[in-house]
Amino acid sequence: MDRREQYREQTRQEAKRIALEQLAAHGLAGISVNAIGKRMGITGPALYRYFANRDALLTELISDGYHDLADTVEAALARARNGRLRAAATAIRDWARAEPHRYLLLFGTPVPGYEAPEHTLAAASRTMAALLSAAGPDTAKPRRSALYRQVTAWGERMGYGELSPRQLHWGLTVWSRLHGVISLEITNQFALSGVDPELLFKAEVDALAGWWTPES
Amino acid sequence: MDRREQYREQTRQEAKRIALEQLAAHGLAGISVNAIGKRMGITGPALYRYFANRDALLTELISDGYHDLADTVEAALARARNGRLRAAATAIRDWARAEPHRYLLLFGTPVPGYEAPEHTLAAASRTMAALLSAAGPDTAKPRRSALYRQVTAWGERMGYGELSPRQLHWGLTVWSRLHGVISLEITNQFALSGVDPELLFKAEVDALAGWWTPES
DNA sequence: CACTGGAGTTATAACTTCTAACAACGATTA
DNA sequence: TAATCGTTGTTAGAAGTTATAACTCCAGTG
Repeated sequence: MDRREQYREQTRQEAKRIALEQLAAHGLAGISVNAIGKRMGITGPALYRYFANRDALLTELISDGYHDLADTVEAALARARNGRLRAAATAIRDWARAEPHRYLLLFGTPVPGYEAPEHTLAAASRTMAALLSAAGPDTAKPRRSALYRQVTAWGERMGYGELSPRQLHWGLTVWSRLHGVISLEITNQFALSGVDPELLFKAEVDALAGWWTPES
Repeated sequence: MDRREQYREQTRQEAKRIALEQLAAHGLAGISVNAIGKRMGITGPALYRYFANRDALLTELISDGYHDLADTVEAALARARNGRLRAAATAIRDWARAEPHRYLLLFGTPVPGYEAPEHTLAAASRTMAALLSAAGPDTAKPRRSALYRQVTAWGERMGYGELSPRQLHWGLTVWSRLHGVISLEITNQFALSGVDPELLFKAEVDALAGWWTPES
């Protein structure tokens, strides 16, 4: 990489870093081109040399977030020997708790202009693939249902190996339930109940882990 | 109510109605005082006779949303004879699908300045109480755990009748899982899988209904 | 009829994003 | 070495935002 390109990349990263700080401190509206520039020691319009516009900057923050989350989950799974679901789930929750504004940037209210680019969808799929790798063995014979037909098509399209429909459905359910309990926790919606969100989270993870045993 | 107060209230309602339209069309940033005023045939600053500031208007939209949702769920439960959980859950989902921007205003990324006023918390509790009224009978003898201690304290504080810890935990779980699957649906995050969100939703409701039977 | 208070107006300040025109500086090339 | 060119920064300005202040106007009341 060219020397100038290095400086350029460095400047871009600094802008994004400061943007995330502003996001954490003052919300999405706090990401102001002028404010970021000021904190970098340059004027606002100078930033337009690095980003086409404010939306482009936001879009990069979102893409970075997806990749960061996928990396985190994959790393946690690489470390885990058993209890793979718990490891992945805890990694997601910890990531969300450490930077709730970032989690909400990805999964909260959508940013109006944003359309996910290709490689971002790939990162999202990596996270899902990681979750699916924690699925238990499916011994039951497959039933026929609209849901199972659809998840089968999805699994084939994404190339999710030899997973059964039940395992694929489990993957979507894992994601849905984790998102439910995590997003309510970081938006403080459990505060009204006074219940420790961690206990609710663990109960959900246990329920998901028990998906494979209560073959009754 | 005074005649002038009636007009005043009418104007306030019109402003909020238009604000919701702007929210649906252009997101939170689309709620502009000037834009609302223009659509009402008055200038922007005139609206400050009716709302202290833009945040106050947003706050009212949120409060109205909580009450509207609670009303909807209670009405659905009043109609339902059996399948009370399904009735309540479907009511929430339908409400969210009909006005996703409103659902996200309540449960998506929090609006920076907003702190829920007292009567809003009451409306949130009404929704939870409605859900809890759909709990099945709990015949098992109560175990001891940190979670059960905490939900018991919550139930006593809120006056949720004679519900067991298991039923209270179920209520929080219902809310968490429904929020998970509904919020992912309306933010289109299931689109990548191509799976019909309704099937995932129904599967979650079935699982929650089955909470009381798999006493194995 | 006079008066008072609410509801609207315009003007203005201080922000915002973003474009255009211009200056300066570093690296490459003749 | 000297000229040129591209990149990065600047300031100025347009068009938008929230919000306040000052002013007008009109309806209802005593």
